[in-house]
Amino acid sequence: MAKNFYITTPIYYPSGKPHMGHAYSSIIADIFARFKRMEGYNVMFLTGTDEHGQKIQKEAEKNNKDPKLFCDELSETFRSLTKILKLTNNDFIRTTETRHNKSVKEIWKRLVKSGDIYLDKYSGWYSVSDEAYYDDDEIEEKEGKKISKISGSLVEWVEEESYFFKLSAFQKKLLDHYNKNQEFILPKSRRNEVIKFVEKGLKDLSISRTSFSWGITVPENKKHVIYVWLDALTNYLSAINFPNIDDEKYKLFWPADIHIIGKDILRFHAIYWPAFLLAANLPLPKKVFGHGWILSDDKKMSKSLGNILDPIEIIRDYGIDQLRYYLIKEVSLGNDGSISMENLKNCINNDLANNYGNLCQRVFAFIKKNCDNKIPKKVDLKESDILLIQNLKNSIPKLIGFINKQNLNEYIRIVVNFSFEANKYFNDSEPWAFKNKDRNRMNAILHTIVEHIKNISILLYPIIPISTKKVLNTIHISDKDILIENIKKDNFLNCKTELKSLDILFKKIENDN
RNA sequence: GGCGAGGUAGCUCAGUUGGUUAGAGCACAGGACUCAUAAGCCUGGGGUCGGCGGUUCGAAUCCGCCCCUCGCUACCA
Repeated sequence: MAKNFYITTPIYYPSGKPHMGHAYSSIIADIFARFKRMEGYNVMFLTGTDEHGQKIQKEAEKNNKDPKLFCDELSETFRSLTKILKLTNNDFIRTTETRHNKSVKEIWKRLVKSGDIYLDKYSGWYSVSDEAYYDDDEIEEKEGKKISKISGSLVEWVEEESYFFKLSAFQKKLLDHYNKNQEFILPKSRRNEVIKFVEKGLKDLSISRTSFSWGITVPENKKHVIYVWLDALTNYLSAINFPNIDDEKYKLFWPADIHIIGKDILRFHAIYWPAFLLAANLPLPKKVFGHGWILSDDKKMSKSLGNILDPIEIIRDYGIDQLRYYLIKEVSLGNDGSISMENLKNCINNDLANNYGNLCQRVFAFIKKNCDNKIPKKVDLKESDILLIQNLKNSIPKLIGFINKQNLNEYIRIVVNFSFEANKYFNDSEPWAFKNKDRNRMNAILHTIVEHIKNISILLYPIIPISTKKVLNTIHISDKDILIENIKKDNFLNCKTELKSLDILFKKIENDN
């Protein structure tokens, strides 16, 4: 069986600066990517920016800039976000790159060849100020003028020549696919939404625009640019060297194992994307996971409420591992979750500082004082010592299962529980009581607890990579040895070399109200 | 309006095919200890499981009605 794994984030539309939603999608994907590598998979983890479309073109014009140069700047802020979030993406794709342009044009040609594209007219009530089309029943007449019921703005009847994709022809094929692949759309509630939506029937999709030019042009008609979503979604293929399907990367990684997305773009990934691929006669990705939104104190973040939480500020104030941990521990993946300073503080202090951080500190300090700063050799383990280690080892298949089902909450709950247990074990075993009367017993306890810390740290590594690396480096485990495999190995600890010093891992957050 | 999900301790949630005193974490209160970031450990209080009615020896769990909350309801991305 090939041990390859392809995971993606959405490519982000850089019309504004990066926000918590971008950070959240990226962090989730990074955790899976890191875990899979730790499991021994050859992982391709992709992120990037989606740069075409009317909005960007207008923004660029407003700023008096060439759209490409404008995008270069915007894209860079997203590229720097990957560094701030400590993402381990293997590539960063931009839809303005040549490799992507080639790939989109090939997809277009395939859709033309399969007969799923036709030229027609798109017409409807259009509001210039809203940049949106409205249906007949969304329009009312007031003082002889047609306006939108929703926004109240003026609408005019417009007709625009457009290429259409025969989405309506894919209803049955899509439903069949959802049915045969129960896990194609997750979580289940999202899957139901999509199925209900598709069951109601699908309209053909307008997939070209003539009202602006910032995009990839339709190969056979220079007046048209390709609809941004057909353009954007194709990035997942461009990055692995499509259209060269004999390319090594393409062969290893397509179909993608999972697209991580926010619930707001579910339809594009769960309906349009598979339909495009079916039409292009390409295999479909295995899974689309739509996560929820991060709210601020239970409210949607907005400028008017003044409750916007900037991930970059939070990271600056509290740290990247702290944010990563919080988002995974406190937010139920798939549901909306809220971030509050109170919960963030509790989470950092309890789980990270007092629990895992202090555990490492108390153990390493004890070893420094009483064991010449070296991990004692494994000798004369008692039942309770063996049990502690064995319980964790036994849980590994279950933990891998949780990751494969995107159940990060259950995963982290179990791993953190090992850390609670470790503190209890250390308390109950009282190594300090054996300092003068039974060195052997003391050494057995210390060896066991360090072994346990090693294992917990490996399991926590995908979530809090920076801190766990520090801990593992303290006990001379190098980055390349951070593997699930090394939890199973006995006698993996280096008992000959003095431990490196470890600074406080997580500073506690003081009350400042 | 239509379709869907859900209402369990102050907060976030677990509760398998109905079966003994309804669970966890956080928050709160008390206790013994000291290796450690005044950390960790132990103990405890607190719930008419949205409301009413029904099926049953027995319902948070099944059925009916009602109340409330949230999501989706097609071309900005």
